[in-house]
Amino acid sequence: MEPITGGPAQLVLTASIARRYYVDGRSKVEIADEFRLSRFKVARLLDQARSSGLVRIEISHPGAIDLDLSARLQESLGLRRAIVVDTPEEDPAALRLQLGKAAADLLSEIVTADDVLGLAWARAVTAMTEQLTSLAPVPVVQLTGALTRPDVEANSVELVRHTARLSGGAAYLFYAPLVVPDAATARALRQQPEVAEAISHFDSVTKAVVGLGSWAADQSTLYDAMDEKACDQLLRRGVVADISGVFVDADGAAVQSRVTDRVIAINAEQMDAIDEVIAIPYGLAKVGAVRAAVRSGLVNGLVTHSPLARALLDETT
Amino acid sequence: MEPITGGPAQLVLTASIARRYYVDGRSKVEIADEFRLSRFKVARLLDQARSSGLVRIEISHPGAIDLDLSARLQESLGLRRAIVVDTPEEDPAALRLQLGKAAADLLSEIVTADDVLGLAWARAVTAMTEQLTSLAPVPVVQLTGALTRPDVEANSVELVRHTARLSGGAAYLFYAPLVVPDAATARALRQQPEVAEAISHFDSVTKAVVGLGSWAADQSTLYDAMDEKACDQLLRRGVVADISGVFVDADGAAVQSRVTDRVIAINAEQMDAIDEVIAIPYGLAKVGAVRAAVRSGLVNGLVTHSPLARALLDETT
DNA sequence: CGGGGGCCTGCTCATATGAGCGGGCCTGAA
DNA sequence: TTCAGGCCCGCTCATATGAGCAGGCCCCCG
Repeated sequence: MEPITGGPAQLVLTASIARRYYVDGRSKVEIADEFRLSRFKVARLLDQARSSGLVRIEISHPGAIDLDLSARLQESLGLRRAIVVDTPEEDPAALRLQLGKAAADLLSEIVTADDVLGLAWARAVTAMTEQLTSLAPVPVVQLTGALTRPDVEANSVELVRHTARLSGGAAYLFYAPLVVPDAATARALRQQPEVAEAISHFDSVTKAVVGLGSWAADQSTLYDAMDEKACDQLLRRGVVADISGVFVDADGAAVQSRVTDRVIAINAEQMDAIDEVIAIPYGLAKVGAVRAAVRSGLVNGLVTHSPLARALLDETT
Repeated sequence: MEPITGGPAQLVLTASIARRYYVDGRSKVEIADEFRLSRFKVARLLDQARSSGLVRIEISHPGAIDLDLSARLQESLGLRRAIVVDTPEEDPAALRLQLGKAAADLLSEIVTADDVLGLAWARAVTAMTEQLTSLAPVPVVQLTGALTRPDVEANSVELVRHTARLSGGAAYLFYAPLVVPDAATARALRQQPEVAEAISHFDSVTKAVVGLGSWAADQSTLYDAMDEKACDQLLRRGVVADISGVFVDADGAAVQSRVTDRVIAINAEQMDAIDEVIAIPYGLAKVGAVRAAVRSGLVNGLVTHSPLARALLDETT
C-alpha cells in the first residue's frame, strides 16, 4: 500500500504522467505516445502512483454539505439518502434551522408529482417545513397526533396545512394528541372522521419525514410527554428510540406494548411500507437511537450534522 | 468549468459515485450496476464532478522533492529532466548540499553502464559528487579546467577522480585552469597529452553535469575570475549566462568571441552533442541565465529549488 | 392549444483499457 | 561457470469506455 517509488527521475516521471492523466484527462495511450512508453508501462506507473499515495483524491465542495461524509454515511449504514451538514453548531435551535434547510432542499428535490408525502410531528420536521420554498403538488398526510409543549408554538396541524398549501396538493390532517391516557380513548379518537381519513391514507404514502428521539429524558418529545410508568415499562422492554411513536429496541425490532395502543400515530407495519422515511436527528446523545432506527429498516434516510455522522461511522468501525 | 450541480441528493449521489470510482477504483459498469444507472449516466456524473471541482486531485509526496512543481517545470520548459527540491533555504552552502543530494540521486539513477559521464567544474557539481554514493561503472571525463578560489578547497581534478573511483570506471582528467590570459596559452595547453586525451573523449560523452552562472559579478565563478575587460566585452555581446565556459545570450544563442579561445573547456558544439546536460542552478538571480541556457538547448536537465522553479514558471506565463 | 428548441437519455461502434501470460534479463547461489 | 528464481516487459483478447447520434420529454413562446 505504501512502498513509494524508486529514484527521483522515476518519481518525477510518475508525477508527470499522473498530472497528464488525472489533471489533464489524457488517455493512457496518448500519454504513452508522448513519453515514448508502452501503454502498459503507463498503466503500471499510474497504479503505483495511486497505491503509493502519490496521487491524492479529495471530494469536497464549497457548500455546507459534507459530501464525502454524506456518501460514507449513506454507504456505511446502507441508507437510501444521507445528507450531512458540516457545522460545528451545537445550539439545538440553530442546528434545527440548518438541518431544516438541508432537509427542505432534499425534499423539494426528491418529491415528484407521483408521491404522497407523510409528515410526522417533530420540531425538526417543523423546522424543515418552515424552510420549504417549493414542492411538487402532492397530497400531504399527517402521520401523528400533535404534542403541544409550552416552548413550541407550531403544531402538527399547521405543519401539514402549510406544506400542502405550498405544494398545492390535498391535506389530510386532524386535531388529536400524539399520546392519550388510555387505549380506549385512543381507539375512540381513531374513529373520528378526520383521523380515520388520514389513517386510511397511510398505506399510500410514498415518502415521509419523521421525528426520531432517543428514549430518555430530554431526548424525545414523546418521552417527556408521557407518564413515568409508561416510560419505564418501555425502557424495560429495551426501547432505545421512538420514531414518531413507533418504539424500537437496540436491535431495531419494533416493540409492541400496551403503551403502543395509546399512541395516535402511524404504526410500525405501515411505516415499513413507506418507500422513503427520512429522519433529521441531531445531537451526539442520539447515536444509539439512530442506529436502532436504521437497523429497524423503518428509517432509510438521514439529514444530520457532521459530529453525529462521525459518531455513527466510528461506531460502525 | 464551475457550474456545480443541482440538488443535495444529486450532489450526494455524485459524491458517492466519485468515491467509488476514484477512491475505490471500481469500473463505471460496476458502479452503474450498483446504483441502478446506465453507465453513460455514471460517466456524465463523473465528468460533472470533475469539471465542477467536486473532485480535487493532488499530487504530492512526503519527501523533499516537489513532484508537481518538478513535472510542471519539466513540461513548461521542455526539459528532459527537472528535479525541484522544496526548501525555503537561502544559504548558498546549505542549498548546494540539498541540491547536491538530489542531483546525486538523480545521477546514480539515470547513469547506466552504457553511458560516458562528463563533469564540469562548479561548486554545485562538487557538492553533487560529494553526495554520490553509487554509480554504474562508466568512464568519467573532465569537461573543463579548474578554477581555484581561496574559498573553495576542492578542484575539478578531485571531483573527477573521486567520481571515477566510486564508479569503477576510467577517469580522463587533467590539470589546467579554466581560463588563461591569452589564446596562445590556451592552444598550447590543449596540446598537452592529458588535456588532449580528455578533449578527445568529449564526443563520446552521453551525460554531463555542468555549472551554470549568470553573467554578472558574484553570479558566475568564471566572471569573477576573469579580467574586467573580457567580462565587459562579453556583456556587450549580450551574454547572460555561462554554461561551464560556453557563453550564451538571452535568446540562447552561443556567443563566440576572442574570450572563448582563452577558455579550456568543452565548446558549444560539443556540448550540444551530449544527450543529457544537467545543471544545478540556485538563487533567484539566476532566472535569466537559466532561461537562456534552456533556450539554447545545451542544458536539458535541471536540479533546482522551489523559489527558482516558481520564478521560471512565472516568467513563462 | 400547437410547435419549436433545448435537454436528458441510452444506443452503436470504434477505441481504450485490464487481466493474465510467456519471454528475456538480472541476480544470487552452488 | 551454470542454473533457478524473481522481476520487468510487452503481447493477446475480452471488456470497459468515449464520441456522437436519435428519440422522447418538458418548457416556453406564439
